[in-house]
Amino acid sequence: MSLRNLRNEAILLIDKLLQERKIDGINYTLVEPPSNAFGELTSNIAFQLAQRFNSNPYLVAKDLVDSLLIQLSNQRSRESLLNTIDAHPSGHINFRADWNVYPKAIIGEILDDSYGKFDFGKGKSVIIEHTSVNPNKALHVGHLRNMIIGDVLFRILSAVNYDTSVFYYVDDSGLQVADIVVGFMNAGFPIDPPDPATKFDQYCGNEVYVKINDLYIKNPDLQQKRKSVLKSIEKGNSDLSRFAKDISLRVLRDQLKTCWSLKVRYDLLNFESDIVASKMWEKMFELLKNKGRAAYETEGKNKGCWVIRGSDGDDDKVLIRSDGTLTYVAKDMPYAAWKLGLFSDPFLYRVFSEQWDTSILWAATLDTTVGSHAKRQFGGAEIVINLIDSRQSRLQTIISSTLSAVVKFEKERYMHLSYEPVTLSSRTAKSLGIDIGNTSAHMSGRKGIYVGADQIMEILYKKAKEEIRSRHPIMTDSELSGISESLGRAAVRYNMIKQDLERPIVFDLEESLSLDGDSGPYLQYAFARSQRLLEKGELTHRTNSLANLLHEKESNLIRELSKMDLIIEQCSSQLNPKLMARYAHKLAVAFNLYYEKVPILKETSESLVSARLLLVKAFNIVMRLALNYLGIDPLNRM
RNA sequence: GGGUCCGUAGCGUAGUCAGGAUAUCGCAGCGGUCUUCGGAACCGCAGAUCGAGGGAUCGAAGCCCUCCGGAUCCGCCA
Repeated sequence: MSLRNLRNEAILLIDKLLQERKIDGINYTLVEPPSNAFGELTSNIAFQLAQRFNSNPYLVAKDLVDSLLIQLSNQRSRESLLNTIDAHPSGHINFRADWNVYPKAIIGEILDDSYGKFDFGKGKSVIIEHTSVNPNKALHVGHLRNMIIGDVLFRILSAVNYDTSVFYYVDDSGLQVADIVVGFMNAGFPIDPPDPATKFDQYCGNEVYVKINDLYIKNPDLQQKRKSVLKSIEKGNSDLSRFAKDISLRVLRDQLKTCWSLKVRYDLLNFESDIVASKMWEKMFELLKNKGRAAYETEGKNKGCWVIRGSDGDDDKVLIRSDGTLTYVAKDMPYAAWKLGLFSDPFLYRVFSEQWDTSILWAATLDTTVGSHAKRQFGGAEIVINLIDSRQSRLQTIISSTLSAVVKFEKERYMHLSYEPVTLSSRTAKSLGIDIGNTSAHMSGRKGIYVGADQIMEILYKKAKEEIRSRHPIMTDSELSGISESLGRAAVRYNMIKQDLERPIVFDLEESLSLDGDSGPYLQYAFARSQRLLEKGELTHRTNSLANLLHEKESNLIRELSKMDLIIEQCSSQLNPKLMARYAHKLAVAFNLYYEKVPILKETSESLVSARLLLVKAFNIVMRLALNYLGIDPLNRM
């Protein structure tokens, strides 16, 4: 808050001055300067004015600063954090805090019990749908990116007081599931994995799914089976459809184990079969027909299908196939309408499972005979965020624009949060026995080109374990494995979140093993250091010595600490989880520099020791928050 | 062909929306800190015509235009 307060103070002065001079329409910035030597905040307002009045930026800046300083001295209150304002020869106007009171203001508010409660979301409801892996295979590293972005977003939006629900969409009625069913029913795969230690999701994905796709090529009869299986799955209410549902659920349970092991959680599972059976599509279909959006083709390549007409040059999009089954688009539109609360809720909710954080994972169902239904309603959120990779952008646009053409809602409420997918580096692909030359390869479950999420986590845990053992020869096994899992999780989570969503991640096994540098464990290390200091030192709450924190490394750390509330506001309003990762890293760097250069417990002056410990405590509090938002465990030792 | 996105040191990456002060951080490389609160750290060196060209501007990595290179989508798969 303190940086925000300082900023507001400056804005107040500037706006008042502009008002007095009857200048409007100036869109100035007031931001962190490139170097601390320029103070806490800097503004480009002199450039803007110089442009408008065709004069020299520096002269404008000097003139402005003179007036601002007079105002400041007239208005300075006891709470005032602003010390001085100066005009830099370059034309920038720099604002400096009063460092007699600034450290105490910042650290004091962090140490206060009310710190860390943000309200930018103001109870607005938001649905985040992520992961949603087809229930016929285990998760691979590509899915990790989706899941972790989604989870960090959930943590941040919840922290700023959005009313969040996390959805996992289970496509249990698609072709992929039919493939597995054909594998079991018609191609002779045993239902249980030959090796009982194999996870069922991995067995289905690595064995059955990959091999059945080969068999289709050799055996056209199987293709026919596949079609008829899909049809009866979609029709429902048969032994075959129940068998398919059982298989999906069994895979899903194993997928969830992977998600939970990374400390990702969900609120609700939605099954496509239930969405189809809910008759919401029939309602949507009527709307589409009434508004002239759906058309029946009597000739051409889509003969016998219902389609949406493509707009400006795009091809038509099939809604209902010639065999009467629904495509993804057709299934997704009524579902979207339900999420937005545009359709009444056809579902009941049953307890599916308890999760690692003791929260309940619910499942939507149409079955009225199952007990323990939820009182709460899902669906009908003010904002719906669908986390899907960028390759689906076009399709998502078709869905949302068609939907908005037939039912009325504000388009911004339904968004596709897009990110670039994860590919495999050629080196890693080669290590899997796939030669793709010097480029990177897209992962494909069907072709068997992927690195499994469970496998990569195992390798990381093992690597972390070795590291820890070399540092702490004496440690109990349970502590050792607990910490190594925390480290592995931190490494993966940080890696998946730290760069821009619009940049693809080329996954390389070797590189992902690094626990140094700009990494999750680096953040944990800084936190653990602060934790050790607080354990050894004696924390007093004598805040009056805080004004002595004038070492350069101290003021830098204090500056970083003051930014949290502006950062989390930006993260949540822009749906940009990367910013939190960047901030956490900057914070850790500032602390490590402080730790290296300034003696804390070794300091001889008692009042300085307590002031420095308070600063360490403040860092500890802010860093713990940041780590929690990122889903990284704050470790006491590592 | 059309749509979307990306080109920043050997590699990866921040900054681009809201133009302004020495272009961020990491990996790899070289050298150092090691009787010092935990070396998963810290310090130093070296490494970038910000894809190319043009334009508007006092000022461009950022804005506009053209081009080049790459990714991806344009299924009765989801």
